[in-house]
Amino acid sequence: MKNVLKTHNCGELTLKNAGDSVTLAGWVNRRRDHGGLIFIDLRDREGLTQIVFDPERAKEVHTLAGDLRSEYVIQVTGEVTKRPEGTENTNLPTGEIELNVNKLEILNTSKVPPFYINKESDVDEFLRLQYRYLDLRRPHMQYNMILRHRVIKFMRDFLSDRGFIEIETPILLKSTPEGARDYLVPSRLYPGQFYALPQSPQQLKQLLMVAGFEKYFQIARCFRDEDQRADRQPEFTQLDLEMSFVDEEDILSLMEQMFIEMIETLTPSFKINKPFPRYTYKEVVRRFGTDKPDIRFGMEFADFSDLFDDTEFGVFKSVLASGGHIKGICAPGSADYTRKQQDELIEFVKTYGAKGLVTLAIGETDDDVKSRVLKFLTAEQIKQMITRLDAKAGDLILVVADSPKVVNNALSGLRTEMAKRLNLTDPDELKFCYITDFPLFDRIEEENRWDSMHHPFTAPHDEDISLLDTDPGKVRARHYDFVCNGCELSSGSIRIHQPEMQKKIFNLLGYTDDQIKERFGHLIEAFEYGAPPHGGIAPGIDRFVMLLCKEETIREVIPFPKTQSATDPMTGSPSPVPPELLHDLRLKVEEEKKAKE
RNA sequence: GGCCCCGUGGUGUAGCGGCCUAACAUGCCAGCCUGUCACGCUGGAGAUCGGGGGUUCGAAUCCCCUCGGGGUCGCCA
Repeated sequence: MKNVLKTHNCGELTLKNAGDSVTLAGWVNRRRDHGGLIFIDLRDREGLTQIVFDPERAKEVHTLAGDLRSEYVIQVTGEVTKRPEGTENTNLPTGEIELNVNKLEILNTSKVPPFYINKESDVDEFLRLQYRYLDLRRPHMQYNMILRHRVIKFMRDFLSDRGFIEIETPILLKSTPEGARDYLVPSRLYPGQFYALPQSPQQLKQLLMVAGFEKYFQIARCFRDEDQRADRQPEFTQLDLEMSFVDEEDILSLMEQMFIEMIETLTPSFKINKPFPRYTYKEVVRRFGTDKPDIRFGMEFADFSDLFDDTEFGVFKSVLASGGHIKGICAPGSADYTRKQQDELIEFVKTYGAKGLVTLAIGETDDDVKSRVLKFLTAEQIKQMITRLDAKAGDLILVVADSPKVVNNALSGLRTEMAKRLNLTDPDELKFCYITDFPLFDRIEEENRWDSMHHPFTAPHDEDISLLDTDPGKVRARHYDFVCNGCELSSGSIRIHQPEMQKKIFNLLGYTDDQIKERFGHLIEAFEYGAPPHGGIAPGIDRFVMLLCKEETIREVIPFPKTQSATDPMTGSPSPVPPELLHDLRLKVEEEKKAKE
């Protein structure tokens, strides 16, 4: 960054530059005014350099430097000198030298910042977002943003080198009722009609395959009007990509190679598991109760349902009678959990809809087991549970009995919770896995219909096609997920490329021919013009960068994120608009009805 | 929509019915200081405790409502 106002960066001067006359520009990070000498740590994007104002060297400059305060923007010219013996600062890359200033220009002053920029500290997140431009000035956030840049650049280079073309797709699209709630944009030219912001460029990238681009990618902004989470924002960024003439293997191995190379290049301190293991959906749900398991630790599920066929324990009995399951995990070394701690765990599983939690504290012998429901359990049942979980003395067995869905949700939540409490995860480790063979359909029992588990463009496995007519619930999709440390990083699939199959799927999902034509006519028609077989994937960039930055939320890697209630404290969005604007759009805002009166 | 946590000088925290005329750290202001690097020393200013209502002789502290932030369940094809 050599330019007119600065000859060097604050992070780059070393002993080699001693004797040079240089000009630096940046922010006052800290000042140490000794009355005589004044030391300033000057900060720019690249680092810190200590600059010295010596009254004997330049009296007037020294006087002017007395006015400097935190975050003033200054330009200084002076001589790089080796620091006097014993005053080097080994904590700074530039700590062997300092700049003796001959000339000082105050480029701008600064109000006292509302929070510290020159030291790491927890600050109220609302305040940070309100002054995001100052928050982003902190080295920590600069690191995150720069790493994000490097990740995206790596992806672009990697894919470009392999024949991918970056193509932009529209932000103003057609709204479709499936999936997440759309963000809508009213049309001025067609009052009463709306565009929708893309939830993902799914259909467009498929059309680009029909168009013959063969390998496409895009750093794509996606929008979903749903409630926020630590890893969910109203708008987020995906590496959207699609390839023609490929099967699962092409895509999975390409992604595996890209992520491994990227991590080894950009953040080599991470330990990663390679090759990435692949699990079927069925296997992973059986072992971990979730399709996005954290495989950095064990604590796998064991099924106890068969042990309690003849049980007199009312809770288990009624669960089994209604088709439920009884499963458990083993929390190592947690047998000493107090009643209060166990009650916390019970409250925890209740948030997942479980009615309760059975705990068994394992003592030194098989007879030495403590449980509140001990009298309902036979010695054989206990022995089996211990064996199946390979529980050791001092362990705590946690059992949930409920519908299969609740058992899996509650127990996998509990598994993650216990791993956190027991510190079972290594922050320097990234453990990836692929999940394959998802079911194509989800049953919506209440509405007596099938729904796409992923989206309706996912191809079924060839050998399962006959099941479409007989047993749709058994059809496996050519769909795959990419999971890291329990975080779903991306989803992808081999798509349907034949119009008949696509229509068949839509019909199975309950669409009438008219609805298909109205909503997806363009896609079906495109498939009639020589659509190649194709498939793709779309890794979430925010979540991936979050993992690389070891952050807990994606807000830390998004420059200007929204709050949990989807507002921006800095600009004050969303906001009302002038009536004229609404009038142009022929929009009327209905007054919110007061709840009480 | 439900549940949980949080809201005290600029910032981060302590205080959790009277000892609070609200404490500590840091920041800020002023003075002193020529080798500091979280510089040091001395002095000073600065919050009525998110907002409203209530209980009480007395409320930062207890209760209710409300606003804001965060986490999470539902939701997110």
